[in-house]
This record gives sequence, C-alpha cells and structure tokens, in this order.
Amino acid sequence: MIKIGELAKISGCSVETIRHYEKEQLLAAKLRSDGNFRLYDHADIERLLFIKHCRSLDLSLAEIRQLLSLNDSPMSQCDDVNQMIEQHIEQVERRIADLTQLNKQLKALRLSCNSKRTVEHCGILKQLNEAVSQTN
Amino acid sequence: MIKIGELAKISGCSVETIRHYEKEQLLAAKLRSDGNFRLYDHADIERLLFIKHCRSLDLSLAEIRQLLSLNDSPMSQCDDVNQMIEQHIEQVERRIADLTQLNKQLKALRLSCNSKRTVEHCGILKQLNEAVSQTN
DNA sequence: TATTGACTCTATAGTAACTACAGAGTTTAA
DNA sequence: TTAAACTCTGTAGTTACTATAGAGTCAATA
Repeated sequence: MIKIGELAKISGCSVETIRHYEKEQLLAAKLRSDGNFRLYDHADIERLLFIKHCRSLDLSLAEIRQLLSLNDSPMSQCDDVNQMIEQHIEQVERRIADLTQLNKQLKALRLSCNSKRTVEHCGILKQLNEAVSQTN
Repeated sequence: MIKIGELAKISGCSVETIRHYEKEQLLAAKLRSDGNFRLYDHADIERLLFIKHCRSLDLSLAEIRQLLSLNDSPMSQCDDVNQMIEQHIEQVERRIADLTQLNKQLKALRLSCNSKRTVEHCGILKQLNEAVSQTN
C-alpha cells in the first residue's frame, strides 16, 4: 500500500488532483492508515492511469465516471460507450472547425498592420473597429 | 441614452454579460438615471460591439482590456497589438494541433468496438485499459 | 390612484477541472 | 527530541459567464 505522494509520483498527477478525483467520486482510497493517511493499492494505480488517459483524450470527469461505472458493471451494453465516444468525436470536430475559422481571421488581421506605427494608424485596431461598424 | 436592456438587445449580449464586463473594467456606464439605472450612449454601443467581436476571435477579457487601453492611448506602439495577435495565433494553432491528434485517437478507439456486445468485451474499454498498462 | 408587470439594481453562488493556500496533525530521520 | 517532510480538511481562487434572491424603479392599466 502506498500513500498519496507516491501515487502522485507514479501517476504524474498532483496530490491535489488525486484528492479532487476522490471528491468527484472517480477514485476512492479504500483504506486509511492509523494516522488517517490515504492508502492505495495496485488497482488504484491502474484506475488513476485510466482516468489520466481519458483526460488526455479530453473526456470530462462526468464522462469518465460513466466509463468507469460501465467498466465496473460488465453486463451493460457496449453501445453506451460507443455512443459517448461518437458524441465526443463530433464535439472535437466542431471545435477544430471553429478554431480553423478563427485562425484564418486572426491571420488576416495580422496582415493589416506593419508595425513601426503608432496605434493611431494600426490596421488591426482599425479593422476591429470597422467590423464593429458593419455589425451595427 | 439607453438602458441596459436595450443595449443588450442591440449588441446581442445578455444583460448579465454587460454587467460582467463592467465589473471587469471593460465597459463602464458613465451615467446613471435618477433611479440608479445604467445609461449608455452610442460610443458605449460601439465599445461593446468591439468587445464582442474580439471575444468571437477568442481573445480573453484581459487581452481585450489591453487592446482597449491601447486604443484609448493612441501614442502607444502598434507592435504591442501585433505581438499579442501573434501570440494568440500561436496558441490557437497549438490547440488545433492537439485536437487533431486527439481526434485521430478517438477515431481509432471507435473502430475497436462493434456494438451488440456487453462491456466485458468492449474493445474501447479494453484499449483504454491496455494503454494504461503500457504507460505504467 | 392603486397596482400590476416589466425592468433594473446589488450581491452571491454555480459552472469545470483543477490549483493554491491555511492551519493542523503525522511520520521519519538526524 | 526536534526539525523536515509529508498528509489531513476546508476554503478560496482561476475564466467568462449564467442564474438566482431580494429589493427597488418605472410605465401603463383598472
């Protein structure tokens, strides 16, 4: 059994993050030491690494909680997992499209200012202001 | 002079958002009515639309505050604006790259589960667990 | 004129996923 | 034994809002 500091080292999560996951019901220490320190075993390490991997895929804690509970009750349907991933993919793709559009606009903006001038004549600010007038 | 509700309608921002911007020092009503209602003029409308446009470019409120103060003091250097936009572009591009990578992983994950099975044999969960073991 | 409804005010709490304390207790090594 | 390092709980801060509560203001209607 290891204490929270060692789990943090092994997993690469911070101690605070681990405690946060406990509060969020993702990972609970089943045992405490005499001095009330959390004690973890190998299964806990795996569970935390699972969580970390899911987080690296940008899954929310709520989604991960769902995955973990599915994992814990093996009779549930695989479809549920599939559907969740599917939704997540859509969400990510929407975000990519948005950012790509954004990137274009920012680059156009950058072109409109050739430095060495005072803000008075700054093309970027001018453009931002003009966009405003048009919107209005 | 118009009240906050009308400004909200004109700008497409919510009343709460406008009050939030005031709290964040982006947009202050220079006048109040007898009954202590905020009063706005045309310059305020323009300023709010400017803010909104910047937000649509994903600039943070801190960045917008900076832009507005540059706009308010026309002797400052255009370079500052340029540099900020430059940094923002980099940030957006980094985020796009991350998400693209993420998208690949999610799609690979999706392929590993063919539904109609119980979670026990779900390829997605299996993969997530295996990834854990490898990381460890 | 009284009152209803729509509007506005301030202040506070909630969102997501942490991070960063404070103040206390525990363990370990010198 | 005492100091350093670790852990505990609980609370507040981060971002950009959103959503209340409880009170006050204003315009139109009965």
